Order: sequence, then C-alpha cells, then structure tokens
Amino acid sequence: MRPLLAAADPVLAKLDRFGPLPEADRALLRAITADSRWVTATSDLIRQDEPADGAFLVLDGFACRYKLRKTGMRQITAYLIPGDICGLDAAALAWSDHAVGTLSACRVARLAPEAIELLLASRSLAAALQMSRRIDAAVARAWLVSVGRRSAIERLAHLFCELHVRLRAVGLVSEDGFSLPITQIDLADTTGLTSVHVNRSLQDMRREGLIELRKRRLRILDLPRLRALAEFDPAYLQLIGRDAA
Amino acid sequence: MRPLLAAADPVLAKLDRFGPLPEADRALLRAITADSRWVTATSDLIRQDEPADGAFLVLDGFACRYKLRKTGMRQITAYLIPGDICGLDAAALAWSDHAVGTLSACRVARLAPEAIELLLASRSLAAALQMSRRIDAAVARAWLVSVGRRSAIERLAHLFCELHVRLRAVGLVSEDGFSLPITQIDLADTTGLTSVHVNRSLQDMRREGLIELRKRRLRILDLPRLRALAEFDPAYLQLIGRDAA
DNA sequence: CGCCTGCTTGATCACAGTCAAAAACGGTGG
DNA sequence: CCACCGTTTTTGACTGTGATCAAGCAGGCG
Repeated sequence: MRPLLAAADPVLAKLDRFGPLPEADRALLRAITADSRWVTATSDLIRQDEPADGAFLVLDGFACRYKLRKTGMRQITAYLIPGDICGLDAAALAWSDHAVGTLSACRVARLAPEAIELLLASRSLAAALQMSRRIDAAVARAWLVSVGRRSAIERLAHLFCELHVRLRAVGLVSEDGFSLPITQIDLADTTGLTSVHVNRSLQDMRREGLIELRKRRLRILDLPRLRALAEFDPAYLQLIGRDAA
Repeated sequence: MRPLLAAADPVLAKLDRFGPLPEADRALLRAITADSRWVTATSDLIRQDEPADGAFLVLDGFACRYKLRKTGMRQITAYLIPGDICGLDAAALAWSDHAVGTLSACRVARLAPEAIELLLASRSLAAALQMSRRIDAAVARAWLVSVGRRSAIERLAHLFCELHVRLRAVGLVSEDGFSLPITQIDLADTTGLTSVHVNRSLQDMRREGLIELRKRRLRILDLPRLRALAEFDPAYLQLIGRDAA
C-alpha cells in the first residue's frame, strides 16, 4: 500500500492494483485528471433516464448512484469514492437507468467522449476498468445480501467495513479513522432503513464500543468485532492479497 | 421477436438483440451449445469461494446467483434464465464471491477455458457479452430498490414484470403466461421476505386479479396494473426498442 | 443572531417475522 | 391404482423490528 501517493492520485492508486500500469497509461490518467473541478454536495453528475455528458472520475469526496421512486423514496445503489469512475455505460448507451449525484462536495474530472475512447483504447486500462466493474458487481451483491437478509446494525456494520477497506486502498484511512461526509439520511437510503432507525442503530453501535462517529468522521474502535458482526470478508473487494487482511 | 427460433436457441435469441451477430459467431455459439447436459434442481454450477470449472450457458430452466450467510440465510442476487451465461468472472479470477445454483432442472452447456477464449476473441461477441453485463448490473440495481424501498407486494410485482420481459425476449412467454419453476421459498430468498409472507402476498395478488400462479406457471392477468403497482419501466432491460413495450 | 439542516428522542403503529401445524401436492414404488 | 413420504403451500396465533409521526435540540453558516 502506498497511502501518500494514493491520496495524491486516487485513480492511479486504485487502477494500479489490478496489475501495474505502463507509464503511457499513467501519463494519460494524469493528463485527464489534471483538469478537475469542485462541485457542491447534492448535485447530479448524471441524471436518470437521460444521456450522460461524458464520464466522471471522482477525485475527492463521496458520490453515489441512486434511483428515485415516484413517491420520492430514494435507494442508493453504490458509493463512489475517490478513484472511482462513473458514466461509462451511460455515455456508451446515451441513457442511464439511474442517477449519479454527490453526497458531499466533490472534486471530479469530466471525461469527454474522446477521452473515454483514449482510455478504452489501452488494453491494460480497459482490463483494469473491467476488473473495477467486476468489483462493483460484487459490491452490489453484498449490498443486496445486507438489505435483504441482515438486521439494521449488521447492515451498517457491513457498510462501514466495506468503506474501510476501499478507502484504505486509496490512502484515505488514517490512525483516527476516515472521513465519512454523509448524513444519516444518506445512510438510511443506502441500507433501506429510515433515518430515525439509523440514528438509533448508530447509538447502539457506539454504546457497544464498536465505532465512534462524529463530525463526519468515522472511527472503527473494534474492527474484529465489527467484522464478525457483519460477517465481513474483504476478499470480494479484490483490493488486498486474497488472504491478507 | 422470433419466439420459435428463440426457444430453439435462447443464447442466440438473446445476444442477437445487441446488434446482429456475424455468421461466424452464430456458428461458434451453436457449436458450443451443441454439447449440453441436464442437471437436477438444487445443484451448484459454481461454488462460493472456489474457482469455477469454466463457464456455463443456461439453455433451459431457471438458475440463480446466491450468497449464504453463516446462519444459513440465503439471498438470491440474480436469476439466470435460458440464454444467460455465468462463470466468466469466476473463471477469470479463479474465484467467486457467490455461488450459482439451479432452481429447477436445467439444461446447461459448460464452456471450457478454451471455449471462453474463443468467445471473447470475437469482437462482436465480446461486445454482446459486455452489453449483457450492463443489463445484469441494471437488474441488480432494480433489485436493490425493490428490497430496500418496496413493500412485499410491490417487490413480487416488479420481479414478475422483469421476468415477463426477459422471458419474452427469448421466446418463453405464451398466451397463457410462462413457466416459473421455482418455490415460494426461492421467491422469499429473492425478495428478502419469508416464505410465509410471500405466500400471503401472492394470495393478495390473486385476490386482486393481478396474477394467476399455479402448477409452476405464472399468468399475468392485468399487466398494466401490475406494472403500475411495481412502477415498472422495462427500459433498463434494453431488450426492446427503447420505446416499445 | 437567526435560520436551516441534520441529529436526537418519545410514543405509537404496522408490516413482516416467527413458530407451529395442517393440508395439498407430486413423485415413487409396491 | 393406490398408499406412502417428502416437499411445498396454506393457515393461525403471536411477536418484534423497524416505520411513522411529531417535537425538540444542536450546530454550522450567512
């Protein structure tokens, strides 16, 4: 793990894990991510049922994929953290079944269609992106298990374990935990609960000495117990040696 | 739609929709699916946490992806119907985060690693498979919305609408509905409910005149109302002209 | 300082789960 | 053809997790 480099360039930090990238790819990525901008929280990068205006790389902050019901109910289907990409499908199909929006302020780099072409033209980058898709699919399955078959506390525990591993892979976890710049409403829309119940479950977790969560910062106090509670096995994230922690 | 051809070769019927395949690809697929075998219900094609023994094409019957909790609880994360493929990732990674098992008796064709190579070597087939992956991801998102934010009846309604479109695309829907060779326990593990509650919800749906379900056969009696109930829009399945029904 | 958003708490409700048992179904073999 | 057996479906009574409704509180920000 190379946390410092990682924090500087999360995209490289992430993709590089799936087999070291040739210098040409690294240069391409650097060029693309050079031109980034900040967007405020709660803004849409990709809108549901519309074509996407290119793809987006998340360089800083939290974004998410989500779907809205006609009733206004929201279900978040994925988190996008620094290093993650979105909109490749939406750009290819000129349509998206879901929206992508920011949960916090985010630094993003937009990839114009030509930039996407360049990216996919590289065999090694295309392979890395495919690996990334595989992980996304595995994460989606894990979420489905959580929402379908886990209790409230277990869902939150599993989510925190997942984020812990993913954020660590891009160098965003330090001794005192990691930044989690999202509201309890967001957590509720992620886990299929209400914000009231999320609040009560978080209090249970604090009381149990599992976590500390305040000022948008999450600290895992007892990782082994949290993982046991969530039945969390990081293997599916493919971000570590299959066996290592 | 070409139901008769489709029923004869669901794999071709499915992949051909994503842009007509050249004859070379069609021949390759025919060659591969020629060697098929029947497996009984409740048998695993791919086991969790293990490498896959090649990939599998489902030619007949229902299979599913699923994950088991240590407690024995099961969450089904996807249905595999005739024309669907599985195990590509498991073969590539020599590991799978989930299991794939049959729900009914199934006719399947095994693809040895060399056959997979051949498949992916074709640009057009690789593109069709990628399209198929995109749809799988969209379906997974729709399921997450169901389990996270829909009531019991709505979840079942949405599932039936999805299956109706997917099965019709491979010519498996007739005037009197379609074969649904799965138990209420399977439906429960799909929707994140208990089988008791699924049973009661199905009775509600029958009483409402929405469906008829007996002898492993589902008939949708009022499609417009079923779709309205589920807020179902088939666009995400990409199996139809973006606009057509 | 005041407002808005997000967090917290309390009281009550309901959807879905649990436990248990009976009925119906579908094979299988005699 | 029927008796038997396991599986699946159905029903009933009761429970509980998490939803709903409502109000108060804290804190960040203009």
